[in-house]
Amino acid sequence: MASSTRQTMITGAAALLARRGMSATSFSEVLAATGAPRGSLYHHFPGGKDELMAETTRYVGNRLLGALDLADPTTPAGVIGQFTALWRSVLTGSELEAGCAVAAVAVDAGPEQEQLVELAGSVFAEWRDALARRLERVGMSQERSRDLALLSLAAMEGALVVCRAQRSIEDFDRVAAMLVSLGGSGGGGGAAADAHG
Amino acid sequence: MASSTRQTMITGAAALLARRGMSATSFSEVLAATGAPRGSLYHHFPGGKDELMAETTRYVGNRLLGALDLADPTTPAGVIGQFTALWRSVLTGSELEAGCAVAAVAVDAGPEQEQLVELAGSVFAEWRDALARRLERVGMSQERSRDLALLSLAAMEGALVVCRAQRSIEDFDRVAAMLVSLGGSGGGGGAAADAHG
DNA sequence: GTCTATACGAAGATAGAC
DNA sequence: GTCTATCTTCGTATAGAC
Repeated sequence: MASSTRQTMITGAAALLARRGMSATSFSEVLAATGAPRGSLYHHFPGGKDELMAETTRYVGNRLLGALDLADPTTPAGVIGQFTALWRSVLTGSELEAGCAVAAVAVDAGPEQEQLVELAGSVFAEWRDALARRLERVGMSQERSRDLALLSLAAMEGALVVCRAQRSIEDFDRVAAMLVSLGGSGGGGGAAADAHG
Repeated sequence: MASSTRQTMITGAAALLARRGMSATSFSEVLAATGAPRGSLYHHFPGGKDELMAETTRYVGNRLLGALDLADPTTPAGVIGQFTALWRSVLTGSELEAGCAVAAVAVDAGPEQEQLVELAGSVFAEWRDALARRLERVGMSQERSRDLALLSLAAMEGALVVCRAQRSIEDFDRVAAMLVSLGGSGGGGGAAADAHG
């Protein structure tokens, strides 16, 4: 479990990032939110804030991949259903105040901080490819898997932004239903989502 | 055209917002980018930065609605093609460094600044409804129009974030093609996009 | 690994002159 | 409407002790 203080800062930063964006995720806020010790900040993150943001982006990226591995859907619709359910829980678990931490990094990072932008981009690519791989595994063609995975990622990221702003889950559910239905037709089966973690 | 200085600040803020997010869109940056006079800042925006952000959000919202009115697509696929082409030009016109200014507000605004969040949400709703209205006008059913408009908005917002981070237009084009194709099947005709402004 | 103290800069905001 | 201070707050970052 490595340094628990370090990990506390990272998970705290992830929560703040998803709720308030990158600039509001200051060291002070992270410390206040987590109770982590101030004195060890630059001991754990010699690279300063950019390093904390980078580690947090990586952590969030892997956390989603891990969550996907907790279930094993057997149909394309199930794969998409699990994916959308994961994001739905981010909204509902935060009173619709949180979104995607990686998107926050992508939106808030300027042309300087090129490394952060690139990192966010590679996390998005990982997510897209992981989804596509799972769709293929349950019988969808490679071509369609790539397409549906990409569309699902983009639509979810957008739906998070839109629904968070609207403080309503309605549009999110409609988008999710459409994506699931796209997985149901022409891929493998017509089953509904079989995972909701 | 009202106060030109005021408008200069708003359009400048819009550009910065789309490129670097809300917190990086400081007064200093807006002034530096536009050459607008510093002394008149709180004359034009007595409410401070939040007021500038709010005005900018409204402006960007109306600017897209106005751009949609510049063409008159005659098929669902044409409507979606025009919409995606508008967003594509945001990416290509900025070397893939700009995204959606309204999304930047939505992501960066904290639970305080509730008015800004609400405003961003209402702009998204306006865009969604404007798209749906146009789809209906060219013959798509009300139900399908609502769905496709919402999916297109969400997917475009997400694609902007993802592709900006990846510094590649490839995924954007694939998402746009899928959306257009969803408009082509079962709506009106099968025509390709007929607007690219 | 953790602490305190502090330097430094940037940003929002206000006051008062022109 | 515009200018020039100026105030205050906050955030990053460093130094050096424990």
